[in-house]
Amino acid sequence: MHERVVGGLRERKKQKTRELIATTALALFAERGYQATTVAEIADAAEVSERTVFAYFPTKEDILFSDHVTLELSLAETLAERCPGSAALDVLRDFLVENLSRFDGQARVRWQIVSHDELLRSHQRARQAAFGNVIAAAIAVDLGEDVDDLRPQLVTAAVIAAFTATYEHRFSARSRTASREQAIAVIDEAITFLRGGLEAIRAFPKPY
Amino acid sequence: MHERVVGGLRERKKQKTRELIATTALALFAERGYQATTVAEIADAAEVSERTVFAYFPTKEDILFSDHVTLELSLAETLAERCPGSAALDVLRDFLVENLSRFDGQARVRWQIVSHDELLRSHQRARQAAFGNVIAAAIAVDLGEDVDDLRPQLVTAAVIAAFTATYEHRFSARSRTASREQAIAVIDEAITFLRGGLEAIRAFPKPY
DNA sequence: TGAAAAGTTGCATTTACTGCAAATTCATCG
DNA sequence: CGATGAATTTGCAGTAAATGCAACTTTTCA
Repeated sequence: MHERVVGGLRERKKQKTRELIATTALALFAERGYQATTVAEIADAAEVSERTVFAYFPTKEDILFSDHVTLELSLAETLAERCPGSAALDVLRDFLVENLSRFDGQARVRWQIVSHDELLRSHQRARQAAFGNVIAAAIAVDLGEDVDDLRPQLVTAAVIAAFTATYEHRFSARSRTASREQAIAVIDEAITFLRGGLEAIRAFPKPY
Repeated sequence: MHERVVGGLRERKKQKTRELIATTALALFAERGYQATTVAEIADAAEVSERTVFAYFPTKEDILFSDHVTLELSLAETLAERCPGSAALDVLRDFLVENLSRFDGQARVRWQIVSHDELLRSHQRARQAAFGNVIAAAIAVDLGEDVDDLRPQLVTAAVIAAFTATYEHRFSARSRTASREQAIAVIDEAITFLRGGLEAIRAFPKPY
């Protein structure tokens, strides 16, 4: 059968190649900038063909944001698996705190790369928004509303903002000494903001 | 000097060409989809050279989002001109209400086009984020914080969400009968949410 | 009217990305 | 082991967006 559990040479090699391409690309991006690095150069440096790069990553941008996607899936799973009783906001808070470590290592390099390129900055926002849709769905269920309704959208947007601020706070030149506790404080403040906001509109008439 | 106030033949012609390209493109996008329409086809239909299209719009996407930029500038101006006493949130609320009419006409077509294309959807988000930065700056001043700090980011994100929800609400299949009053209600609910959230974190310690 | 400035166009080139078919590598079974 | 089949890698050709440049046309204004 084609589906050896794990550890077939093929699987391992594939994983290796994938990481090779990703880290090679990251290094080049960091060195000479995202725009200034062509896919051909990445392929050269990683010693694979250009075509192979596109076999692993649909677009150049996906090379950069590859594990962003991983995080997204991870959250989607967590939210899907939550027991119906627990509020999405709580699950979310815990998820963010538990995944703080993912903000380190390569993420820091990526942050540098992205922050140096205006276009990338905006595309990162778009990615975060995609990420946010995962949250919106869960929140919508909690509130018994449609995903596109105001409240889920508001909460989602705020969560993304919290994410962004956490990143920014952790990686900006301003706070080199950012600690785990401080990051948690940012997250908790965001969650508090959300609760406060939701409380304020709880009794709002809904004429639409 | 080269700077006739307005109405030189040159100016008028330029404006006309710009609009011609934009509306031609919009029609084609609506007809056969954004991706399926090439810049060459737009140029053909508008009876200009492909090169000219790029002389007016830096990218294909900018053809679609051109007046989004206008709105952005308009808000930036409004916020810049506000008397120092008035809170950014109030100015913002009024701006949104006053510009509701801009959500009609071509905007509706654009909304259709964008909503049919996943990539465009995400890029629109990115645009809205750019729009949001304008707001963040003003909010930051009000709060006496840095643009990248949590609170300005939260408020900004929420404002964008309100924007999006308003659009969605006005254009979605679900609410064909969307009225001006209902749109205002959405805006007001969002603003209330913001005030509530800000109130909740007012006394928050700021250990970062 | 005639030169300068602004606008338009064609042409060549780069780069991301796709389809396809050949070649290579790996897994498995006789 | 070695053949068979499947997955991977690659080369090649091609599309479409975007950019630079130089030639050409139109508008402006002294």
